Amino acid sequence: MTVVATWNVNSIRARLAHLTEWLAHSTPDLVGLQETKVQDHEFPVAELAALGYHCVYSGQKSYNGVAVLARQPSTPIATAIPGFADEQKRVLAVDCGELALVNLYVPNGYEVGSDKYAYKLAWLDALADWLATLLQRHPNLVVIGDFNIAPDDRDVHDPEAWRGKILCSDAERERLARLTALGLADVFRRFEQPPATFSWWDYRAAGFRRNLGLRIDLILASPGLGARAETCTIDLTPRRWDKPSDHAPVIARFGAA
DNA sequence: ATGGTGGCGCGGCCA
Repeated sequence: MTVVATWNVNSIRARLAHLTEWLAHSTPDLVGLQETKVQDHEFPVAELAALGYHCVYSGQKSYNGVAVLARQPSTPIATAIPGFADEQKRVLAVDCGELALVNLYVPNGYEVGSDKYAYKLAWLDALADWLATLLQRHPNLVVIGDFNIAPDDRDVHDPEAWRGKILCSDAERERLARLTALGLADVFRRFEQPPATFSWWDYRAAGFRRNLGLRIDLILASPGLGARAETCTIDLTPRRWDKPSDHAPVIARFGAA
């Protein structure tokens, strides 16, 4: 059995105590982190090694930054989308032997029609092309991370208020559907789920207390791997802790091959 | 309420 998790920690420095507490209780085998916000020489390797995790990381100062924690050593495959020039550290792919994992921090996009939105769509276009080729080499592929896209209205606390807005626009959802068309299915939706289950809540306006959330953190799996999925849940526990990340971790459990 | 909060790093950007 393999437990895979994704968590946007919104600064690994600010959240290290939350992360170590959560790892100790959840004991996932593979974890993709986003928004680590540290340069590689500052990554807390020793603290995570003490919990039994090998770290692969690709970070920068202040913004973005991704990492993969694994109980077994893994081999880096990519730290960027091949052929897509990008200063921002948003991609980390590793080969774990039994599966390959792509950890993503998809651009937020700011506002529909903005320059950042155009960058997000171009980034997603390049991502789809890359994942199509990667799937040929790695049939057991899991693509996880902060997608900054709510797949459909069930993933939005107020679908009418959010319709056409950033994180919910048709063009963003269409880009996500391209990944689904490659065979990369949203593992969360393989299972019956409680309504109004979200993974991100704005810090402002008491969003979490009122459950004004979106489900934008996803675990996508290739067909062979998806068929082995046993559960997929969102762990609200660390979002309730003092000074939390604005995102909750998503966890998928895969049975033996 | 066109705001609100939080991280980084020390003014303003990003989410």
